[in-house]
Amino acid sequence: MPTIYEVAKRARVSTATVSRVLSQPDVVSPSTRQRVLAAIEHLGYTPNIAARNLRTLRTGQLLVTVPDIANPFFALILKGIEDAAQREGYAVLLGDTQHDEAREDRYAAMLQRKEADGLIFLGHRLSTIAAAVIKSHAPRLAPVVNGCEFNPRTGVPSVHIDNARAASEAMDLLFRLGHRRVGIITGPLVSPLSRDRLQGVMARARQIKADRRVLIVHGDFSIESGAAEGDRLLARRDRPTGIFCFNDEMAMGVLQAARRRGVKVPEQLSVIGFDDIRFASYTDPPLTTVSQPMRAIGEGTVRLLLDILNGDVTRPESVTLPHTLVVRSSTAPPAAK
Amino acid sequence: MPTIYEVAKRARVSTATVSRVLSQPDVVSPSTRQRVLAAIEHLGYTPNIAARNLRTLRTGQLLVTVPDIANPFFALILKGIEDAAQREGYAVLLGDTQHDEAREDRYAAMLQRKEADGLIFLGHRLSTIAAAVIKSHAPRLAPVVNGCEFNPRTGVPSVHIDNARAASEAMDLLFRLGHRRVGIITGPLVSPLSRDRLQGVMARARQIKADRRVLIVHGDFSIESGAAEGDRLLARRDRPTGIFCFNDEMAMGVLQAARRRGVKVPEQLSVIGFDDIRFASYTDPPLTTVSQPMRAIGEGTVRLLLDILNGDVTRPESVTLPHTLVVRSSTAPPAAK
DNA sequence: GCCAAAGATGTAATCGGTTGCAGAGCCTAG
DNA sequence: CTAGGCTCTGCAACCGATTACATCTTTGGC
Repeated sequence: MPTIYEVAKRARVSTATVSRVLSQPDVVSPSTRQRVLAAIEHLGYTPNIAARNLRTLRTGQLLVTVPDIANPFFALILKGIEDAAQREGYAVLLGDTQHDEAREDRYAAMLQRKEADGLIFLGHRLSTIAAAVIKSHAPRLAPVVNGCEFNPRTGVPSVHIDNARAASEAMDLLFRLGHRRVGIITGPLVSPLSRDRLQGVMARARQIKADRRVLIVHGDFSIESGAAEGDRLLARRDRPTGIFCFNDEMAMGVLQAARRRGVKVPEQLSVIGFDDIRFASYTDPPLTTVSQPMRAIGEGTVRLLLDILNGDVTRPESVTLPHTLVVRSSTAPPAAK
Repeated sequence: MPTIYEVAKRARVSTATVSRVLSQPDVVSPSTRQRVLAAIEHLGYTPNIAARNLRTLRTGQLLVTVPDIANPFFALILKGIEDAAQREGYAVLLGDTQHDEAREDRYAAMLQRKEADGLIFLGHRLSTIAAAVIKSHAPRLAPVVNGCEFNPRTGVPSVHIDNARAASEAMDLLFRLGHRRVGIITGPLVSPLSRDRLQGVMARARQIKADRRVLIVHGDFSIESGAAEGDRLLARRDRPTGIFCFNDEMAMGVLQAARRRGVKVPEQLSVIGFDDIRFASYTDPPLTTVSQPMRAIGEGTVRLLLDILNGDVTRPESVTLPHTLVVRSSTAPPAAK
């Protein structure tokens, strides 16, 4: 592969000039610039990234850690991230943390070692090492942003929706349809996202003094946990007439549990999910759910991160994107008594 | 961040020795080694990757391009890749090509520029630039491997299942159940994978002289195309009693089409998918499908790639992994006439 | 016509490792 | 006692860019 020296030689200039043609073309006279460009073209020269990285302390890479790529929700956010990053000239280093703290740390250490220019982490946990990186940057803002889970305490910039409001809108739909006994299947409460949603749920329930009739159980966002918790809710004597799940996969589990028990959806049971993953519109019946702008969230995290890298943002900033309640066929008024 | 010079100074040795302690500890005497390690420990030294890359021409990164990360099938393979890569000390550079040739090329160019040590590409298309890289390595083997799509013509090492046999087993199930009018929804025939499966289908059909009764239509692996093509098949006078789709998502589309037409699955229509994505067991009814070892395919591509990088493999090698036909509830004997 | 400022280019240090080669010290065999 | 070989370590070149600073050339104002 040709180096900058060969280009310089061929264009009869110094390497400095070649470098400038590439990074700040306007300071080089048009005629020299032409000569250099011709040489570059002729030799098929492309700068050696490792050399540039060494010198500039930049890598052109963004590190993205995801709890589980196989989760369609994260996959779509990741897609948004990849798309935006590539558009901005950055490459994406992917880390699937498998919800494992050691892995989160291992990846965060890459940021620490400057193997990437910034870190986008999805999921609620800020790894120890990432926290250390942030601390070491203080009072300047570290190039670390979060997707989906806004946690004011950590002071990490984040892109997300208004989870409390979205959840309260979902409850609103159930209440308006006439449901009073409503089951909630949350995610793990360690995540601020679940807590926000739960808070939205309870706030709305209190408004109509139905908060005592809300049955709360906890899942882990998996189809299986949705099926298990759904089944337990349906086994109760005071079986709820509506169940709101904090993600679509658990809602799919509930649909399965209902099917097994012969409970008809939506006639005997309304089900609402969250996220609006692609499969949500292909369940039987198609799922009513809160639609999150996954791609936009991904793109937003990239933009936010780049703004931080450029010094355009200096205080932890939190971006809230709009959600929508998508009403399909898994919700209906409760059966008459 | 401490450099190797500071470590050397503190341990009172040269940088060469420090470097050796890290890369070939056994050539350094135990006492010096101890001193150096202590210094490293004390300073919290970690080698600067960019500097190492520049000198060694290695990056410790594997480039992985995927047609669409949001596709659960690819997501799982990617997960296997990420897992294996991380275990072997490599980082994963992710490229979502969105089925777009320009993007495939853009990523392959990163390999060309040595920004990654190797390329794993999923999907059937070998980008122009990747082909150029392979050519430039000839007669030595280029560090490029494919997942899923084996194409003997390109001479690219690959990890995949026996698609023809898997498809013929799916057909076998339908035939044994008594189906004779069978619909096939293939993927795009540009992909060897689809062609192999189709060949397996036809081979098995010919065995019982039913090949004239096999209805072949072409989808694009999306749920929507499955729904559309499924609907067209179901609209025929000689409606098939079984439909075999070349992936699970199209099968989900067929299930939806059947539901809309009031065709009961499996009583009036048997449906078989392919891949066994996680959602396949949560459809209504749960889908009979060909299970591919996605994670193992991902891990296999990494192992194969690393073997090539280590020079352990010198000829294009193709690894075939085992599949299984998973029989769930979407298949049954055809209704009596 | 002269001088200062602006513009264009070159020089060379630098980023932080890796590694071929050579030298020093010690052991062993003849 | 010495030569040859082995083990351990250091020297210094090198990977390929970027960039502060110096130098040289124009340009323009008066």
